Amino acid sequence: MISGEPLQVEQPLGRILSFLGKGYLQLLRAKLQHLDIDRNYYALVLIESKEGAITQQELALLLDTDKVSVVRVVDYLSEKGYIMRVKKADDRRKHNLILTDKARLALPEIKRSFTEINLKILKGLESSELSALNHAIGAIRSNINQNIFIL
Amino acid sequence: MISGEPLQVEQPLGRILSFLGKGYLQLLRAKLQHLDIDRNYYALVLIESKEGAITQQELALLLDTDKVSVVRVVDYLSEKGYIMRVKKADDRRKHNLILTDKARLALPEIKRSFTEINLKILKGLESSELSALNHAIGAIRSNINQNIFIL
DNA sequence: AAAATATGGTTAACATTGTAAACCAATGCC
DNA sequence: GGCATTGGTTTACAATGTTAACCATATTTT
Repeated sequence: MISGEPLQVEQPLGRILSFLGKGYLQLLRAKLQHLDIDRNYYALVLIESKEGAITQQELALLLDTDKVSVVRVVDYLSEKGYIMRVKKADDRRKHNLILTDKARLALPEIKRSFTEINLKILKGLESSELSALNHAIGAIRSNINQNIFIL
Repeated sequence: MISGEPLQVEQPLGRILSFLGKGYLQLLRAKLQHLDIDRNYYALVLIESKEGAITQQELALLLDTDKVSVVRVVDYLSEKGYIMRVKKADDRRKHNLILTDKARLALPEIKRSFTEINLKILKGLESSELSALNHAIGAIRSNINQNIFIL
């Protein structure tokens, strides 16, 4: 839950970020609650962006996760009728993930929701602040990656 | 895992934020891995900041969570010998959470780690960008809260 | 070509986390 | 005393991350 409590000064930055991320997801789910899926929206967008020419491994890479988690995502989305697994002819170990009509119908709204919520939660920020935020996010990303590599 | 993959353009902001939050936590755990706890550091800091005069409900409020989750946190930290539950004299339903010596010994390093990692992941950002980031975080927080209230 | 190895995907197991419901003990209210 | 409320606990279930073992298919080695 997102409460009204002011954040403490010494709050570790990681908590704040996760917290915001969670709030975002809540908004997204609320906006898309009439769909019969309540997660993995982004996976659909990624599949669409590759036009059915994506395997589960590739999806794992794009989602920054591993193949086991992707199995769950793909199971979920295909149970719900949004995608189908199709064995590839050239390598029958691989599965191409292809979108159903149901998914194609829902996707425009899903993508629109991303944009809308982005706008909504960034409301009131000036463009200079937006670009600073963008830059900060990139810097934090690269700092984290660097430090994690070091172990 | 934090990979080197560049983020997609249309990546929903929520994913990015959660992602950064996760990376932060990884760094924190790595830095504090010699402790025999690998989570709930922030709860300790909060308890310290209230000097043992905090009940589980109050802690739940500060952690933005519910009392069930707090039971788990408190169970964990007391199993590991960092805190103790003490029934309050004035209301024997309430438990005061008090820090053990072990916790007091570890806390300076924990707090130092928060600061160090904050610095580390914000490295390279100018002070104007930092304040923009701060402002942006506040704005996003309030935008999210507002929109979640609306439902 | 047979054997060994690697890869894509699946399954199973386990820990953590969030959430809801039912419950107990202590308190406050009438 | 009877009743409702509050602080905390327990149980249960779903979602998520992680690891290891496994199967089928491909690739490499000899």
